[in-house]
Amino acid sequence: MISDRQEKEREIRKEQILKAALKVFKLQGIEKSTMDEIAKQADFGKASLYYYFSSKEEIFVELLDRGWKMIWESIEPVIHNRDHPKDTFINALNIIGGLVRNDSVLFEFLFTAPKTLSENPNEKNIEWKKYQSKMYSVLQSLLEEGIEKKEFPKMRSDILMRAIGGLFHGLFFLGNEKKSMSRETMEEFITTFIGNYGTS
Amino acid sequence: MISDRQEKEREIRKEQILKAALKVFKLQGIEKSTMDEIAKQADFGKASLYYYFSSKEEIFVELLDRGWKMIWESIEPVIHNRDHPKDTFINALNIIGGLVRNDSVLFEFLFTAPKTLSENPNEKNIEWKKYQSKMYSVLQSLLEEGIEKKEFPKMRSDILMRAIGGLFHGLFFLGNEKKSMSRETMEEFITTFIGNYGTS
DNA sequence: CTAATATTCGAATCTTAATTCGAAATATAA
DNA sequence: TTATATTTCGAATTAAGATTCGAATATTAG
Repeated sequence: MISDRQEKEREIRKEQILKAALKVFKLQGIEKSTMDEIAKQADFGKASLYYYFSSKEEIFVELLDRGWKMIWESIEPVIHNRDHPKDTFINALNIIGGLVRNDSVLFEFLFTAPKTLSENPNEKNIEWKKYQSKMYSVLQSLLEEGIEKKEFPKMRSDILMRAIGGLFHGLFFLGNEKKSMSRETMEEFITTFIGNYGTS
Repeated sequence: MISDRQEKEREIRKEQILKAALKVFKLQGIEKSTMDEIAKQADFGKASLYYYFSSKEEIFVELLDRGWKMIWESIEPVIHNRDHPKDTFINALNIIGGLVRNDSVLFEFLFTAPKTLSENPNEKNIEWKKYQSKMYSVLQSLLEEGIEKKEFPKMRSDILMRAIGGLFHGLFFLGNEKKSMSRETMEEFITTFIGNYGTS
């Protein structure tokens, strides 16, 4: 039987490994992240990683699960205000921006890894996808309502969604110098893009 | 000695291999593209690929070299008009958009692979980078001149560049349905983004 | 037609990295 | 303190895939 404290310590060690995996991801990119390197960064023997995770993939899937859950839970409280879709939309983006600023490596991973990983569509690959798709559909519905209310330019909402997604990604992750993107700058770009149609 | 025709046939076979590599890239992503699979797609024995290319990396670098060269040579003729930076800028984007529309797999590769490949900065990795950086600096200088002339919103040109880069990428490559992005739609989004400051 | 040259490819070999094994070390509980 | 359960890890093992070898086969030049 496993005591409460033991459980907690085990969790801490898992986090230690996840953190190391992320560090290696930052250094090498996901495909070149080896268990050897992760073990070294985590200060564990390579075999010990398998005591906590059943495979390398499971490590990265766990990062995705936790990360996308965090994103979802962060925006969930604010998305219910549907009176001013544009404000709500920008609020949500700002929240995500705050998270990114706080741990840009994690979020670059969260936004990048899916393309790489989901080529193997296992059953497990599903948890994080739920959060991801909930987020996208909420954001898109906000766009749609905003277009309806003339707070956004009249454009196809799916394409608008892609465009803003790309823009966001560009602001935070393109370029070499990773000087953190301030809330002000981000808002400036977003509102410049979508114009000043409604109140704001 | 190698005759002219032989040289030409050899080039054709190289292209056949490059084309196959791209097909595999589309199916599997660059990291999971194996020489076995490329050989199969190209209708060659695996060992034969090494008669034409010295390594797997060389195949992909060759794609990058040829691709970025093509991009550069396509925009080079139009970028010299500096009277109307905004028009020139949009012209250039439209040209690139046309290329993408014409072979979206190639261009997804060109815009995606650099991040994956340039972790190994070999000497050879350089050719395509020259064209890539020439392109970026031309575009950025157009932005700067445009800002100067109030044709673009007054924003930091490097960040503006990232934002537009992200936007472009989002329009063409994000999302599942790869219905081709029309010139009209693209222009609409770009100009909505950068506003209607000057003439256009 | 014949020798030289160019091309092809099946079958090794080599390398890297994931995963497993089995035995120690450590902690927990009685 | 001893038996049991948990944790750790060095040393195999396995697997996938890149690269090389060496022997055909095909083409070209004389």
